[in-house]
Amino acid sequence: MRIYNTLTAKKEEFVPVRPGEVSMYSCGITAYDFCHIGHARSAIVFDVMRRYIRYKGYTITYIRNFTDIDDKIINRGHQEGLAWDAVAKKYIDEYYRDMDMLGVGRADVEPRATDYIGEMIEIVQGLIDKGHAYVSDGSVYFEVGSFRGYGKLSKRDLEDMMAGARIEVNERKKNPMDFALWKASKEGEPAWESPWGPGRPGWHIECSAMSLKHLGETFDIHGGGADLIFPHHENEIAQSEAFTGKPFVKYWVHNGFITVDKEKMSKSLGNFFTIREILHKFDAEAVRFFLLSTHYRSPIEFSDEQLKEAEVSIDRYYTTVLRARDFLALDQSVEKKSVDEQALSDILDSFIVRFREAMDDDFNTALAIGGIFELIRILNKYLDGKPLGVRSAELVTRAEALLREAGDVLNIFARTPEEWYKALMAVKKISLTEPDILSRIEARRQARENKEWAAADGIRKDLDALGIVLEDKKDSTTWKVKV
RNA sequence: GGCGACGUACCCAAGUGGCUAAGGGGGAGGUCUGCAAAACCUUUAUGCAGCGGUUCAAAUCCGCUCGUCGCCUCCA
Repeated sequence: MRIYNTLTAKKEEFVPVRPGEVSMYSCGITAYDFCHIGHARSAIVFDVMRRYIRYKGYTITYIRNFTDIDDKIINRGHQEGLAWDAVAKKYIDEYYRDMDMLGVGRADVEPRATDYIGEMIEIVQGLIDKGHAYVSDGSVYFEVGSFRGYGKLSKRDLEDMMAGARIEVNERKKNPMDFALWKASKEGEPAWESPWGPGRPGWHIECSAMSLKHLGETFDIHGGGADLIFPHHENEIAQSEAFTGKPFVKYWVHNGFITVDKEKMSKSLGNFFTIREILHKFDAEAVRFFLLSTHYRSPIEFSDEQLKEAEVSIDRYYTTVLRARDFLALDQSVEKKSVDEQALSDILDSFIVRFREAMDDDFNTALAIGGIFELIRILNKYLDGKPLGVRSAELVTRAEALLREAGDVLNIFARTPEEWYKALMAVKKISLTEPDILSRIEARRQARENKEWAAADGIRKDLDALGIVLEDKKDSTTWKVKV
């Protein structure tokens, strides 16, 4: 397995610190608002990495934190008239609601910053003792110049950064690039006791403290959105390595941004869409599929058209599953070979190998999905040949199992076609109920029996206008939601 | 200003030295069907922003140009 490492700017062979065991940490959210689709991308990307690593046979410990104390949370509390901890609790609950919908699993440990104040104080004190941090006015700052590797992740050097004019002046700091490990609290702000007086932790220190506690001094994978590379992850490296004297992380992975009109989706630009509002228009599986249909490091342009295409793709998948299921329900006592048997048999033999090759190559989900649809096409072609018999049932069963295996890793395609259509009816707000549809199908059946084609076609047209398409089969008519 | 990424068909998107440049969507034509839908077939990039170079061989490596975007400030 090869992983692109931001630290070395190369794809590297993945070798965990401890053989067979993987430790992974990804930066979660600051709980002060509803999550947007960018948060979803990050969460889904790391969810898939975790699933695939597990699928490969490693045991994995996955940590994803919540930042539950921070300026933004405090401010939000003032706006909403809530205590800071009530704000954090509220948005953590909302986070879970969104992530559950998107099929993002819980991490093995989901630590909250405020549960680790003691550990953070210990590290901050250690950094002071080692001469990497200093106290100033009740706050503690990390002295960036004392850590020789500063800038190695984001590929910049201190000199250049200091030349930049966009750094705020703060008399408490020795150097404008120094960052807060511990912030003295102002009157009325949440505060914890510390050797330097009442205060609260800086943002970066929590990840160092929580990963150290749960994963040890050096662990395998640390990830987050690309916007965390600087300063957040750069600062984490400085703190952690200055404190332990050991390498902090082996592989740094960062997901790309979501763009809107080619511009990065961000809070400050206001061009973001919350997960919630998207799920109002599209099924969660379509959202997940959309986010996995592009490689995780590439930017991905968000639009309704893209989501719609994802929906169409998923529909194609479930339509094929339904077709395979209908086929397997047939009486297979007569043997009839499909002309395309060899093609199907061949792709079944190579499918999982190619799926794993794609995923092994820096989690190339886009390529993996391409392989899935290649199999879908060949399976459909095979079924077009109207085969019959034990041998063909075996092939189709195997195809289904392979598709399910790949889908499980990505956590897509896990539903039945019926569940999919039901979900589509809900999200497309189709006013008809299933009995309505079935009674119209029955009316049409009678019309067709009497060769009243105009009446029959009228019923089909009406249903189509309401978002339902009919499919006439040998001796029945089925319906599905139009995508 | 410093650092970096990207530019593949009508759209989305894999591919980073060597078989006919994956896959999806859309368009056109066809098979099937009472008509449809679905599915399948053919077709839609002798070419991968442009120009040079390296090589027996380049979308893939190097250089330049143009364009787009990101980080350098909270940000997934």
